[in-house]
Amino acid sequence: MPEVSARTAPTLDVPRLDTSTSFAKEAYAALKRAITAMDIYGQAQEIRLDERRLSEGLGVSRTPIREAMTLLEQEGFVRTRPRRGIYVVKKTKREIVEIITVMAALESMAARLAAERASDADVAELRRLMDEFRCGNGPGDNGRARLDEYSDANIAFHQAIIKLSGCALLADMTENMFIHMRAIRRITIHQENRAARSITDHLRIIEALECRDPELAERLAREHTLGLAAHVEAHGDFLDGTREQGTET
Amino acid sequence: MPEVSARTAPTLDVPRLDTSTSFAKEAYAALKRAITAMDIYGQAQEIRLDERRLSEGLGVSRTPIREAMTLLEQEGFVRTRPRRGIYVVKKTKREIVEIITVMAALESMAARLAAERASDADVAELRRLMDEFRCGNGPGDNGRARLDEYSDANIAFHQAIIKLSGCALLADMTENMFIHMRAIRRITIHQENRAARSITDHLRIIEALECRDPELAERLAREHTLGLAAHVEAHGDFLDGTREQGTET
DNA sequence: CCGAGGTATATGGTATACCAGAGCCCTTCG
DNA sequence: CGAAGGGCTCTGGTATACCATATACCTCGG
Repeated sequence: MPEVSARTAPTLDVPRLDTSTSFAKEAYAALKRAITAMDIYGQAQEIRLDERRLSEGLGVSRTPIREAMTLLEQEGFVRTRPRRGIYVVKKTKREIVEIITVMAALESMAARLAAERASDADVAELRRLMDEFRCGNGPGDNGRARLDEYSDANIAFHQAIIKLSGCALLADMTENMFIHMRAIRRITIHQENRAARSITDHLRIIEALECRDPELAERLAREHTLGLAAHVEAHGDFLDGTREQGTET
Repeated sequence: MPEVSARTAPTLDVPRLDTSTSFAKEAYAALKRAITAMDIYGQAQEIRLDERRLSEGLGVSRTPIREAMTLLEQEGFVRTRPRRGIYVVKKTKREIVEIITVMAALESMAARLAAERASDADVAELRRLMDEFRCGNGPGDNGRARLDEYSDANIAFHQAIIKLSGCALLADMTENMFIHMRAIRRITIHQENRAARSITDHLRIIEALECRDPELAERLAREHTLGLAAHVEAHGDFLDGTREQGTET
């Protein structure tokens, strides 16, 4: 009989425990998800959070909640008023315009780098995604759901360019910006011709990537996004609506 | 006798208390200052921090220290290993090159906005600062102190452009990047001709601002900073030196 | 009725005790 | 001698008690 290797001994089949996390990290992720899922721009009242209630809701003590809130405050999602509560932040029009302006800078650099570095397969995948959306699911057919879908696809396109840049820092820095830009979904509802123009812009950017022309890709990406900034500047006054007493959760 | 107004009654002349702060915020500021003042790139060993010692040193409990560390970790200044300690982060060459690349994007947008928006007085002040440094204190005369001075002036120039953009978000986002870029001071020691070229670039950027040419200002700023990225790519291998057991504070 | 003062409550900020686990050192066994 | 196991120490992670203060409400006096 050959020897029995210890390696073949029967063992319990258990997955590795996730030791990379902590309550604070998990609270951060959960709270961020919950906060950014709120339709804060669709209601006049400021939403108010409270550590003790969140603590009860999440089933952990206040300590990890506080750590999570420290981060979320730095990222601009909430602001803390001592002894009064924690409020979910609505970005003003000026702030959103600034975010888009900064996005224009970062995306244009991403497009430049993508034109230099992206693999042919990656660029082809981007082209495929674009064609798929353009042929089968035009925006403005009907209803709100369609435009939400368009908006998601739009963000996905921008995120894909960032990814193609191969620059991790660009991805890190833009992640929260994309989230903050949920504020302007309301604008796109009323501007269906913007979607058609947007698709045209996207296609031209893809062509610049395919041609491996960094300067052109960069310029097109910047102009595309600066156009959005100008649009919000012109139509985004609803963002600066009255701020009233908050709703408590 | 005219009535005595309550407004003129004698009162104690006391300054307002600063209620905008907290131990956590003060610890954050103090720790950030201390950490970024360390010459981490000049020594092989990783520096290790410890909450309890910092708590004793700053004279507050661990709680605000932990909150401060949460932020400093997110900003890339430290990393926490559970039950092992908190280590001051050295950026790798790749990370520094990415930071500079992103800086190129942001500064070029800032230069664009500055050319459109900055007042004549602001642009003249920038010109004055540049002339002052160029005429009286040329770099490379002698010693380390001179180049540090140059490096500070270089950063000040870049920061001034960001400020002239009038975009608060650009200033926020670049603040920590400037700090992280202390890593490359060592490179400039050996490259005195880079300083001369840098001054030439700065002057041309100023001229573009004076001419109110956003596209030119933007392009010059981008090329200037991308040139630095390329330089670090070529000469920054020391950044990826061996990482050894940390020194404990 | 109005204004001032006092009290109670609620909430973020902080201190401290306790927990979990990683690493190191020492002891024991083969 | 080398390997394994146990115990101890140290450190970040967490829970909880306490603190400080802002606000709301009530009472009293003018």
